[in-house]
Amino acid sequence: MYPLDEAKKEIVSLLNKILSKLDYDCKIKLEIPPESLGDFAFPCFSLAPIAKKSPNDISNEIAKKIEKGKWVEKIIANGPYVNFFINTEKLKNLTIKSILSNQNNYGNLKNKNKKALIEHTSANPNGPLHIGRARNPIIGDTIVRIFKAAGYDVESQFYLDDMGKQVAILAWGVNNLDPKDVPKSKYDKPDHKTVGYYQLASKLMDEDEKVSKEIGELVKRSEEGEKKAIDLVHKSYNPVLEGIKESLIRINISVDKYVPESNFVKDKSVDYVVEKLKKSKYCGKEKGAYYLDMKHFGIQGRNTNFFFIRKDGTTLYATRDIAYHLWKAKHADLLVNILGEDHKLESKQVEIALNLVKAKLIPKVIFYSFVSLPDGKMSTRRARVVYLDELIDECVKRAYDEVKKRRGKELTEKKMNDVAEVIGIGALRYNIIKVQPEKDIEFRWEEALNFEGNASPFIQYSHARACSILSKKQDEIKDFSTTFLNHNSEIDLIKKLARFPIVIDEACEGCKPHSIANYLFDVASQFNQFYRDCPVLPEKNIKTRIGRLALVDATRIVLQNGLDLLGIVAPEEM
RNA sequence: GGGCCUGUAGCCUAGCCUGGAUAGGGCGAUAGUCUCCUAAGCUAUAGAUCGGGGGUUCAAAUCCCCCCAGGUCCGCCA
Repeated sequence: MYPLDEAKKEIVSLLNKILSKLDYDCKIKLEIPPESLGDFAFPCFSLAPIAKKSPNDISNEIAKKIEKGKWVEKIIANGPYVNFFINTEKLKNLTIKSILSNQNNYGNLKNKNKKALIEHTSANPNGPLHIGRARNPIIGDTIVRIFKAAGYDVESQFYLDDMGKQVAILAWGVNNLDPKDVPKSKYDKPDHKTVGYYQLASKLMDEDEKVSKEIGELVKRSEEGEKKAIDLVHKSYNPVLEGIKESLIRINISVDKYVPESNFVKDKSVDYVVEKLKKSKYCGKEKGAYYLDMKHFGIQGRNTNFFFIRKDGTTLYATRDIAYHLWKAKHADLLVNILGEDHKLESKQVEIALNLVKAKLIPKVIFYSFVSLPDGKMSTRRARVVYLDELIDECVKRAYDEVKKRRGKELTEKKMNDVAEVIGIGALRYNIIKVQPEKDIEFRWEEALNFEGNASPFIQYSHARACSILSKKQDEIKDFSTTFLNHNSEIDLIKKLARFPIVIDEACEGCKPHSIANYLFDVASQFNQFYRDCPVLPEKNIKTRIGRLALVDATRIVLQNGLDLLGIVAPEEM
């Protein structure tokens, strides 16, 4: 257990003891008071009706009668609050020791012995990722990292839609179009080189009934599980998928498993789903097609019928998705999906169906809103998009300009390029993850490329600063003492570092990746204040100097571990 | 027509689930700050009817209802 957890646990137990002695029965919820009023606070409002006294009297009573403990040093009633001050010496000492001894593992919670299966990205492999879709892998990968740190055994999966219309359009295009008619792409990557076929084929499909019919037939053949058709589609989208993977790797994302939708047709598990659903009392039939009437489950709208089988007997995307979820449930203790908000209804329908077929697990879903361009929605089909690759390149280019401006005389060209890559990618991931997923974002270049203030380079810079100090030190950090760290900037910084494990726990519990970003910004900010107030290397008193070096090292570790949770590299210099 | 999500200073955003102590930050603006460990930093000032209106409560940005604006969905598409 981490030091701050111990302290918190002690306070709760002391409060429990006194509350039961006074015969006040209530749940204990501790708050964090505004600065300098204490480390934890217990509000007494809810006790007022029980005790039949004013909250102020109650807090006074508790403060007077409560015992102190190993951690709790001072207890003061402040209006309706009981404020607890924990032993700062103990917290300073144990926190720094914990960080320095745990190193890369500091912050990680104890193993939960549970497997979490996290599905993210799952984009149609019909073209390169664009920045709207890019929110998905970045949120997903960050969630993967947070769950790992929180003690889960994690597997990430990309559900590969290899049966739908989108990939069929692509396959038709690749196999029927003359390459001369397809516009050249800006990027020499397989996904960019292939997307033109999709765009042109989409256009022809709208204009030419014959094309539309041929594509329709291809869809039907693969949905019936015809191997030749599935292989043809597979061969067409595979280069696109390779291109997508390449982009993902560049932003430090790799997915453990790619699961093709066709698996569930091939192994007949989707037939099992169909049989089960047909037996449901909510099942209806219309012109040979089957549906579930969702109005019994609180679904409202013009049409509440959820079709799971067409009149020609083939299954639909959502039907196969149910089979996929049943399969996932067999292999995990917890399911998490990252989906765009346009999938909300489908996801709800799948959830209801999963309950009807008595699935063991129902996924927890994180929905994110869309990234739009100032002049409207993105669309691969209409080629009105900003591709992820373009954004990456812009970010790296911009980062390079900044590095050159600041360090051009000191660093080699190679070094500057490496640093620029790390900073550019970091800025991109941070910018997307710092906002809670449900807010819609309008993409503007100026904002995406802003490297100041609450942005990744600020945090990376703080880390580099810490590394720079450590690289110049003459002393060993062994046998440090934290008793010399008494400046407010030092104490506040240590208290912030002590919170890291709690921040991870809360980010995992609430599926709130953005809270990690906000926390890191706080740590970096606090470190910069320490840097201003407390010179490390020039400090003459050797014990103070070594204590500060230990604090710098501890900060470096927290920043590095935290950035790693966001999939951002912590550079040693920049 | 209905469902779900969002609305916090000129711009972006945290806090909302689990109501509590002066609503935190950042950008931009203005004014300072490098003979001193990287100034991508630090300090100060200005800037908020928490979309609007009701309600519940000792207490509402937070919970409930209505309204307004934006997003998204309501396919035998995915």
